[in-house]
Amino acid sequence: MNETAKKPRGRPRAYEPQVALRQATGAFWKSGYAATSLDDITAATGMNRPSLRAAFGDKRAIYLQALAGYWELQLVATRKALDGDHALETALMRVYDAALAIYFSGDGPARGCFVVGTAITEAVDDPEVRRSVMDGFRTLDTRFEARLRRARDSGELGSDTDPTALALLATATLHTLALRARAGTSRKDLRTLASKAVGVICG
Amino acid sequence: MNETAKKPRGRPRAYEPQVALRQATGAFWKSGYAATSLDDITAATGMNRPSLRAAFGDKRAIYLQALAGYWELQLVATRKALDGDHALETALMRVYDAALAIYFSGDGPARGCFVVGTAITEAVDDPEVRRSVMDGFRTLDTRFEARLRRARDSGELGSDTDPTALALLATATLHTLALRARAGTSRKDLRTLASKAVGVICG
DNA sequence: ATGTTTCCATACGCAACGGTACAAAATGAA
DNA sequence: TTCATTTTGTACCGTTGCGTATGGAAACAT
Repeated sequence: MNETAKKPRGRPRAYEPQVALRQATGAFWKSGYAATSLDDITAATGMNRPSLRAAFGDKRAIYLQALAGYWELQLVATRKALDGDHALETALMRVYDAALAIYFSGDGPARGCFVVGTAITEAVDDPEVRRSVMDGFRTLDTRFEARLRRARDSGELGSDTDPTALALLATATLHTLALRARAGTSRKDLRTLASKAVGVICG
Repeated sequence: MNETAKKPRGRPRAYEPQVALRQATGAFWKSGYAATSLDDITAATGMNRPSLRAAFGDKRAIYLQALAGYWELQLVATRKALDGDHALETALMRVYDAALAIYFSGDGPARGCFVVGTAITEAVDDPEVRRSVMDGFRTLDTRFEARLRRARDSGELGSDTDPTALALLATATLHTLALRARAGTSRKDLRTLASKAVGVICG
């Protein structure tokens, strides 16, 4: 493992940027973009305001980086869940279980999906946020569709099925999980919901 | 039509409360609860701040009334769409068309669903909002399930279908429409999405 | 040691926010 | 006309928010 050549000139920074960004993400995740103050973020990260600004920029810049990091997390989890040679039902449930693990992460009440809980609200006024959400959704659709098409080609699904249509329902299931988690539905209930949805999608 | 006995004592109010509440709803709808200031609401309604307070209470009270009014609108529209003796496919599409009419109402870019765009964010910190969202979601599930059960009993759906599972997908479709509308997907694309989903749900 | 560089930490300025006090205006009642 | 009642409209108060200026601290280089 390369120690990344530790030879900065001045005073060493007291906080790991990557860790701090994750903590800032947690602050936004709980109360949304607008209701989260920089004081909330300093409290969550332990960084003071000038350091925060130097490291990430202003509040919106911090949020955009948090959003990008969350998509990375979510999409990597989805990819991992879909990869491998699991049966279609298993693969889909792996996606939903991975999502639930994220939606119910952290202390306190479930925060659901970071995108659904924080970015969707801002999407109307902020074009960059809107684009990020749109791209992420599209990627999810594509991933699901690829997997479903593979299932159809391998005979796991009937040849009369429509991978595009089923992919939309697979994403829709993810969306409803995201919303309901934040609305207070229990993890157990959401898992049975996902399981029912998978049952229908897989025929 | 009863004119509701117009005999108030003092100076007449300059604005119709019901209209003002709808205008306030529009303000919250665009930018969310936290990012909407009372100045925004006074601008939207034409009312000044003290009148606003006298009529509806503080900012949170205004929002809660807006939320209740929106659920009323949404649930009435859903009921109307499902009522009558339309074929199942038609009935479901009527629901989604009604929803899209709401999601794409107003000027400017689509604001999606008011609940999804504004209440979901607040649901974690505000128990009353959370309860409102939960109740609304549950009502939607129940309505869909009742209609699907009716379809199964009447032979419109196969006797081996699960109305509960299909109802979850019907609600999930509504949820994905709500999210995607706010993320910028076109109304036309969303309608074909809904149509594909209906195709799968109805077998 | 001394200087240079980089980052931390306190404190400040200014604008925006939510809420309210107070006086003027508009009506019905007497 | 005069009084009582209700709403309007302006102006204000205390708080919070974001961003930044300024001085001190911790490292490396010479």
